[in-house]
Amino acid sequence: MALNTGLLMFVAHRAMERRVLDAVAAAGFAITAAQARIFQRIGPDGTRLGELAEQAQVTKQTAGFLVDQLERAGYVERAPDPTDARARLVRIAERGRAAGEVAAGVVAEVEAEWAAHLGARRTAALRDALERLREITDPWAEGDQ
Amino acid sequence: MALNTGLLMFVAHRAMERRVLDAVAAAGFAITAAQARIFQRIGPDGTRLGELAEQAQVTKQTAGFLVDQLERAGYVERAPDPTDARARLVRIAERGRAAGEVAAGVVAEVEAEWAAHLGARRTAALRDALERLREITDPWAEGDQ
DNA sequence: CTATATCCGTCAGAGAATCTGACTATGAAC
DNA sequence: GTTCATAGTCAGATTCTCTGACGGATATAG
Repeated sequence: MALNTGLLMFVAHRAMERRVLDAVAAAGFAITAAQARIFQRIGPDGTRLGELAEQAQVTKQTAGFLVDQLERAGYVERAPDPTDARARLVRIAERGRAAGEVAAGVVAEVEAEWAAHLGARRTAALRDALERLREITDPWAEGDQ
Repeated sequence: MALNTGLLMFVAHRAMERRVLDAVAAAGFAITAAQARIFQRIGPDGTRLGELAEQAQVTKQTAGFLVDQLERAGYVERAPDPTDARARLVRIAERGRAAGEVAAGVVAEVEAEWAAHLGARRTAALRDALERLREITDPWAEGDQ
């Protein structure tokens, strides 16, 4: 029973996630996988809670719960949305930025390892296919830039 | 901030998972995502709890907890491992087989949709890259056949 | 301008999933 | 036949996630 394509992606995704989380934790930033899944979707100018929920594929309540934790830990802050008084923007705070930089470094490192194993051509093909796949699998595939 | 490769995989994986779970539920098989992640790793001749845990990337305790539920729901059964009295094999039971067939059908359907969107060449390249990636991301990438 | 519908986020409560640590029993290595 | 490793379980706590109900803000229709 060869693994289906979705499962193959799960395996690689988990490997990346674990590497990043371990490194971030080692750098002194305690953060859980669930928190990270929300955190990494926050845009440079802040993102609404509902959008974070949608992208991370959890309910607004769950997203709110996780943002509460991230806020208490100093990784993010909430600010009113100037364009809509109902909404609030979740923004990355100073400590969050520091953690994000560590994470980005590890992501680059892991991607480099993957590229080394696959070779340039296959790596490019993988990214190309994944990005195109996103067009039909990510209801939110637009300008989150 | 273009999405990193791991995140792109997460998105597609989630899309597949949701499709399959919804269809399986519609067919009358109530099963959660966590249960499914364990279930789909069970080999044709049964698999040890520890191996399931390792592949699904959870602790033995968590795997045991989920297998308990699957067993109570009639999807799997536990049998002693003839080769080691300490171990027990988790095997797919009749009801599990039925659910698995429904799932396999949806997986095929989703993969076909993906192939239609990507085209044959890119689809093959995706699978090829993912399978090679598994060599370095799946500590268990061997003969689970 | 008001009524109605809709959207944003939160509160409350429950259930599911996950972990760490400690334990039993079996197997393997000298 | 001790000693160390392995397979699984028990107990307890924490984290994650959901459904349902709600209050406040916006949009739309008249």
